[in-house]
Amino acid sequence: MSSEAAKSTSSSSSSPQEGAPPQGVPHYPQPPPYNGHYQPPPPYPPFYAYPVPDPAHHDPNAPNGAPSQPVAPFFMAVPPPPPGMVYAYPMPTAPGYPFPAGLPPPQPAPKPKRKQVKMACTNCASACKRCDEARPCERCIKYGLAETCVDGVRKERKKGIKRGPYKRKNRNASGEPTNGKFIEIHRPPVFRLTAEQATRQQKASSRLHQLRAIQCPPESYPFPFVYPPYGYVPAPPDGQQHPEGGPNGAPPAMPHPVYPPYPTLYPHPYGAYPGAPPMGYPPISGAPVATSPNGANAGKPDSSITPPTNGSASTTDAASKGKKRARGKSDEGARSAKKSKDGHPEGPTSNGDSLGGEEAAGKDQPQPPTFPVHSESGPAAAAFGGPEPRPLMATM
DNA sequence: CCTATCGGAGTATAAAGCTG
DNA sequence: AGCTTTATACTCCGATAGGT
Repeated sequence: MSSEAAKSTSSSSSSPQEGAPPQGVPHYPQPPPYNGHYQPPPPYPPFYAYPVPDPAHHDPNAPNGAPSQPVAPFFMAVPPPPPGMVYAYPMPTAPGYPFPAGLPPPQPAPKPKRKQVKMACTNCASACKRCDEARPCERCIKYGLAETCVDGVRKERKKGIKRGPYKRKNRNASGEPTNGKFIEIHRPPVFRLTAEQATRQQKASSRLHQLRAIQCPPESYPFPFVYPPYGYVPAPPDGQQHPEGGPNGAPPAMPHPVYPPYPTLYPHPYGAYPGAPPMGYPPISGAPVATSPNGANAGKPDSSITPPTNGSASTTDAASKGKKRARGKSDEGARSAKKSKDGHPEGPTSNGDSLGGEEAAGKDQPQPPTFPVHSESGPAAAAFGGPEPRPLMATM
């Protein structure tokens, strides 16, 4: 029945319309165009972690994780990495850009987690359909089964099942589980601006901030990431330095049209435009000399660095779609017998899946390149005495 | 096109194991 | 004791057969 199907579909795939970047999905910032001379950078390289000026300013109870302070800098909620760790978030490519060699492409935004009722009614359970907490449930009402809409009886869990020794997951100092690699994955909250904040930002012409405020990588993104420090962008090619910012915070000319493929991070004068660096950050003064590999990254198209719109379905989806169903005959007996997973030949799937996923992520990825970086990683990091950043190495 | 059916992925959570 | 890990029990997505 279509209405039912539609309902369940909408409940599960609450994804936004095509085209417009959905909320909470990455929307990558670019420096504003300048006099027609500025070429947008290529996909961002992995970024260094940087110190967190004031994590206390993040109010976890604020709606959508919005900062409780007015226009608190977006990065305030990013936790500092453990010593020796590096956050990195290789950005997705713009159309026409190859993703940096060796790095897997970004994953599509994940589906929202499915929410289950505690107990489905007998009718819904037997139909394998979504139920709700009400009795009679919506579906039973719709199908005229209200009288028979009752909770089923939950089987008691088996006791006394012995298990092998547990495999402890690695944990870092903060107690958060790691994935067994030496790069941590942290996902800062998605900030959405309040109207007031947005207005304030618009007035300040802080486009960069606006964009950053909603950027966030997909949940399933295979890389750890961190937002770049305020004002940091990929470095220009060899021998080309960003000039100091223009007078009164005006953006400087950008002399080079092409960026290297794996540029260093570089304090960019745009970062200080039009206002001062955010709370806690020292002023950005001048640009260190960038080192970079050859500037082979032909300046690719345009400014449209878009969120990852990897159209392909998730692997699990694909797998599930691919499965061929052997239709059973409609038969009540068969129905009740179908779900006995006791005696499942290969053991529970859920467990195997999760372990396999972690393992696979570690072993089967191509080796990403290393990224040239500034040893200081910029004035901001130095000023905060943050952990010495390290280049993203091939251990993902 | 609509509905019923149902395999199996995904989720919730109880129980076992571990650790301070 | 409290936390973590594992595995069971269950929900319900989504593909598809069959009916109208």
